[in-house]
Amino acid sequence: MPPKRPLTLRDVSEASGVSEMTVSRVLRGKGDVSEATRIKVKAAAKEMGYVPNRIAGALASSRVNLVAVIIPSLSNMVFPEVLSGIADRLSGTGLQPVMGVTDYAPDAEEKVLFEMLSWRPSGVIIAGLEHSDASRAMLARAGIPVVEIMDVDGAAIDACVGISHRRAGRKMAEAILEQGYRRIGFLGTKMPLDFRARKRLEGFSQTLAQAGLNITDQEFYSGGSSLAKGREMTQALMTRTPDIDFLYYSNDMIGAGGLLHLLEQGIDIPGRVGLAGFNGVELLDGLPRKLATMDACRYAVGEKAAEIIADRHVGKDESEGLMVELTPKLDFGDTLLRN
Amino acid sequence: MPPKRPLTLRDVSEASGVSEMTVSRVLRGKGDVSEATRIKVKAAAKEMGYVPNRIAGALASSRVNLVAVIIPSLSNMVFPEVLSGIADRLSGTGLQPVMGVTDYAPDAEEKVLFEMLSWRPSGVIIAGLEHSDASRAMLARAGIPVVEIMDVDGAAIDACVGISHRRAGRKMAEAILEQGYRRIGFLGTKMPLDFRARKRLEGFSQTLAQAGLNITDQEFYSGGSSLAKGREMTQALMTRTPDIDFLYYSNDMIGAGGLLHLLEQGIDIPGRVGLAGFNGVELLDGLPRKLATMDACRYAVGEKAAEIIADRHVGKDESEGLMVELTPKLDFGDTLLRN
DNA sequence: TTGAAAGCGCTAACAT
DNA sequence: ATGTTAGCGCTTTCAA
Repeated sequence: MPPKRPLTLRDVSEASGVSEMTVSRVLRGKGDVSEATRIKVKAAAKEMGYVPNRIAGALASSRVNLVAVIIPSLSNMVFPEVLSGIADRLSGTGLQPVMGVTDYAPDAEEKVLFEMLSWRPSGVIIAGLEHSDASRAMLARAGIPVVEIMDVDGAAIDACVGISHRRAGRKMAEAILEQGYRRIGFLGTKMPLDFRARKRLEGFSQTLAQAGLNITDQEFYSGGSSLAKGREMTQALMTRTPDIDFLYYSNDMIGAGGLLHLLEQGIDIPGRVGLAGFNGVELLDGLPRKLATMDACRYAVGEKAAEIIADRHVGKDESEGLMVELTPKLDFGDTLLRN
Repeated sequence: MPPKRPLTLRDVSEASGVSEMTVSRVLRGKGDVSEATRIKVKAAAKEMGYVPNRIAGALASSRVNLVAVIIPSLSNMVFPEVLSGIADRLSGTGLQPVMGVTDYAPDAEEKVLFEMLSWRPSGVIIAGLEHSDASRAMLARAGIPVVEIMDVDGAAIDACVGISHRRAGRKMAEAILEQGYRRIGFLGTKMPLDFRARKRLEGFSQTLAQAGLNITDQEFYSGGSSLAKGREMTQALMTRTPDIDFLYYSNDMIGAGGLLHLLEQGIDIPGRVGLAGFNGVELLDGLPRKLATMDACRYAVGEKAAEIIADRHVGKDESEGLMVELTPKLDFGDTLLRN
């Protein structure tokens, strides 16, 4: 038994009696090769179980079919959907997504980014517009397409696809005010680095302010968002400020928890208290009431971002500096419209 | 302005007046380098924004710090947690997880695996024990540690970490029978390729059979699991077979949907109908009743698998062929114990 | 249609 | 402590 060493092109070449170069051409499907040799080589490669060494290939050709995707979290329901959009759009282009997770920590982002760039990917898709100076510098210098996703409120390095969270917050506030709610509470997770949640809250508060209102009470929690958290927060807030008439949650999961809690208390929804969340998490359809929400166009964002990278990869560079703002749809569900 | 080309070691060497080799040593922190040169080189590299080319490094050293992680799905709540376990355990080892998703399709698995192996990773963590012959061959030939995770019921290629789903199914059946339930329904997603769900069902049925019982009725659905699906399936099954006294769901999400549906119908749980799911999804704590469930030790599985890879990477190879069976904990919640 | 030579950017191994 | 040389496994380029 030969030493356990990965097979090389040379091994295939020897086994098939065809030069390395021609073997390479066959396996990449490039260049003219006679049908006879093609078949011979393919058979040999398959038979031996040859797996090409992309490291060598990439070094020689300075072409890497990897797209770096950098997101803050997986536990959050939102990013897996973005990833699906990316993966679907990339499939068939020869590009492959490679994922890095930052946990909303800028220094982790910097490290992950450095790691990924060191593999010389063909493009970067990265969540958010807020990055450390070092990260921005790395991205700007990398000489590859960079698409910042999920947010358009700010300055992008290159291209950018997402929704305006400020606008989303405003839109929700308008809908709430229009329904006559006036004593409005906000419940969010305590994530100083979740800039998108913050921007939503900003837009929201701003619109209230224009109507001469403030957020009546608010509640913040740390850790991942779950139903139980939503319950606790809601209970705390309602106990402290019983005359609240609307609760705006920074995501659907805690909103759902709040909904369950209030229903248990026998509180009339949306008569006595209206509710809204954010994200359009389909998983949660099927609650006793459908929670009002606004979807962040997650799948579409992923698709569009991947498209920009794919286009540039084949030389269409009209997307340089492109900004794509998608429009989130407000879903009134059963918890917002009083009529 | 110089042409936009990534910087090389040579650029740093020239800028700092230190030989390429020494620059390389400094940046990798290997070998003896005087404090003075070290500082000089680091400053130059940082100043220029040098990002090393791992492709070249990996080719030269035949060392790649990547660990391929291959999972069937992200939308499923279970895998993100496995990934966390892997990422946490790997952090600090210099190894980096790279993820591939197969959507439960064996041919997609084969393709993803081939892609990943072509980057010559230091190890592979792959979900499940069932793979195509080609996939098994690739893994066996790769000459790197392979850890199959999430399941121990079957033959592993190398190491293996997970729970026995058959045993999990049996254990749940025993608990249900012990509570006196006799007319038992099963609700699952129609995933012929979700072998783990199938094994749970097998174990479950087997234990019922030993007690002289069969599954009274069952219902399958396709697509991702959501609350709404759980509701529909439950309604369908209860309408068809009203005298069911227990419902066993193949995952917590559809179980939660069923729970909500039954509560709305005013059905006494667990007096009239008992319920149980699978997975121990924490996210769902906070439902009106806590669903009985059995956790799949997701985080621990990820951690242990990563540990095996990390150990072997530094030469500890006592784990070759190791099988680690974790024991899932049965959580009775509020929907199983009649007392 | 096929082959030979050179080299991608880095690191191992050996000088010094 | 630092430098020199060779070469990792492929692809590019050019020649046949």
